[in-house]
Amino acid sequence: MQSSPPENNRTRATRSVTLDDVAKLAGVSPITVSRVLNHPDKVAVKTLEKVQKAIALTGYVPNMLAGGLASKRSRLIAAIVPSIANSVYAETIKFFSERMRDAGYQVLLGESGHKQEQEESLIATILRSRPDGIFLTGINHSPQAKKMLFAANIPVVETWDITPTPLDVVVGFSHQDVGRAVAEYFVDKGFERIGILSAEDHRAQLRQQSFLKVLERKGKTDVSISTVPVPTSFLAGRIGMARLLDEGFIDGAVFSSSDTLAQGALAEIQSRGLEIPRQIALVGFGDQPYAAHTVPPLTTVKFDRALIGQKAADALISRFNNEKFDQKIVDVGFQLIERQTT
Amino acid sequence: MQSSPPENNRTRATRSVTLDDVAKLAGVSPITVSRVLNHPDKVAVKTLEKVQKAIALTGYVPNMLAGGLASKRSRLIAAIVPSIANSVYAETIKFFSERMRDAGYQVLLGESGHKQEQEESLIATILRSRPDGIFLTGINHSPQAKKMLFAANIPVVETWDITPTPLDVVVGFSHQDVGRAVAEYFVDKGFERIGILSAEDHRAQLRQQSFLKVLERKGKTDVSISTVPVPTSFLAGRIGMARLLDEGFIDGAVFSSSDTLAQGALAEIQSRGLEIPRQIALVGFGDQPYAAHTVPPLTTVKFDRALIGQKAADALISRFNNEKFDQKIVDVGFQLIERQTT
DNA sequence: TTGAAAGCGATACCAC
DNA sequence: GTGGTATCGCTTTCAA
Repeated sequence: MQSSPPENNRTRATRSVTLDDVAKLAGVSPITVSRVLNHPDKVAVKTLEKVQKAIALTGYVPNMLAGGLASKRSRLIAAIVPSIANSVYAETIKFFSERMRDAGYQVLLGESGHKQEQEESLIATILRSRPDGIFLTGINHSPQAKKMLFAANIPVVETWDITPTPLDVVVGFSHQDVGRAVAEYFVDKGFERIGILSAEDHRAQLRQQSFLKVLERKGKTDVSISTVPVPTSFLAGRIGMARLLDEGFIDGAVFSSSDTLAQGALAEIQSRGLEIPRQIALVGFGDQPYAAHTVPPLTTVKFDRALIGQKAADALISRFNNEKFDQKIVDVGFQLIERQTT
Repeated sequence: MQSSPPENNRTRATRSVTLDDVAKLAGVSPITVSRVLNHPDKVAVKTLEKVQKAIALTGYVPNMLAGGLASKRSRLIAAIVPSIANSVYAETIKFFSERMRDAGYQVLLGESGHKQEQEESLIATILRSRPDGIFLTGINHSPQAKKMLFAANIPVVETWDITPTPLDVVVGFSHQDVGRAVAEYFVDKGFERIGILSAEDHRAQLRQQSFLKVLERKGKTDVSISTVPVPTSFLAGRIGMARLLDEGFIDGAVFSSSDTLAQGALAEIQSRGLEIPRQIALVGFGDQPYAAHTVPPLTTVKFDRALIGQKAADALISRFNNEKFDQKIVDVGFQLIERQTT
């Protein structure tokens, strides 16, 4: 940007060292240095060593902006989640970016705040960086967002839900099925009173709807519902559960929309001296066990959030490698796990 | 969901539209379009409108790679955290990136896994994207990492800790002070038995050391310590607390190294029918309240994680704007909050 | 196996 | 206020 002092003691070069500098020092052409970096197998071993020495000597750091501009491959991946502070999404991103990083890609993160319009403007912004692919949460996007994604002409992977008509690839599972499964489980177990502790989250609402529909069909219509705002927290779980309990819900089964909420609910129930699961049964949603050997067990809907991240990464990577990837719909499934009572 | 129909005539451009295309359509030079985008105030209103119409018409998306290469400002910010799945770091990043985004920057995220060597290689990789600034967690970095950061010649903000000798700017608070404060609080309260529930986290260890040092000075040497591995979880808190309880720690005060662990510990204590805080007192670390109105209160070390993210962003932004930013050390402090007993 | 030349898509600098 | 020209640092294509 500016080269003020005479410099040239080599240290503190104002202008950072470029591929040309390395080439000069190694006595080869720039393109050869580029090959050493990107296709080392296409370079003679002697040349390779010479160049690598020069790279080490100069402390050369490749400029991906220049590389990306020339090659039209930025090696950047965009990832958009509703909330980074939500551990469920955070962990998915963790596994996703680990795998992408191993494949040579860096992750550009964006937060949509569960809002479609915010997602849209985020997509507009993030596409300026010319990502090679994009990771989206959910399957609901604004028409304008879809248009931009289509125009960008890059692989898109939608996650956390499932649809027969993905934009490109989708990795997730059916939230309707989850709601149904839990409802049937409750009915099977013969619980009299049934409650819901749920976040104002789109997918949580999906589960809740199908949950209620099944119960209704079975003739159970008086379900106590306690809704808490996003982002969820341990405290929100306590408060939400307290609301149910205060309303006279002193025995029965509660379907919680997340592990975090269930953990808070657990604390609230215990603090009142109620027994789990004898008096209050709790079904969580996530893949965290909450109970150590010494405590009452809980039933939970388990899914593998690591798998979602990894499969999503795999889908993108295989496209970048031009491998035939014909599986456009990846259902990672879920399990209803009944923790055994000690 | 699907926009299969032919749509406009213009869609599906193989080559994406460039600044030149917009310029041609608007009948101006490319540089004028660039000005419309970056310095709209330096363009005549009539020209502005003409160009903006052309931009809308073409669906032009600026190429930041090209822009960054030419201007040497990538508008990318690198952020490295030990663990994205840890809600404490995730929330800091949330606030950090929100503010950076508002200022026109996008965040490139990396995870060091609490390992210095991993941080080093991450820095090496991420610097290839030529970020305009970098957000680091902690103040301990390998010599090689420091060298690279110095060579990159960009603003660096270290966070979550404090030091008189930051690489550039540091935003955080003293973990030694936290350990001391809690130890003194315990002594003041006259607790007989004292325990620690701590993660294998660098900063948690810092707090623990000074905590122990103070207690030792006061003559308290038999402190029960339960250490759990990272990443921490609700379950880890339960298990770690169970270990303490099983060892006969049935009354006294426990200093937990995080809110998450404390939440798990709380559940474990309650599940055994022990009373909080009468029998077991618990001090957490974080800024989450765990207790609703209906439950026993806890004492906690509170700090503002939002503030850390925001101040870090402010530090970087003010440097980009060449504002004089002489405060190299930003201590956001902490508070020991005693939740009142109902 | 290696290299020369021609961009990639934008911005900086300096005229007009 | 607006435009020409020269890069920015790298990769692509095609020769040698």
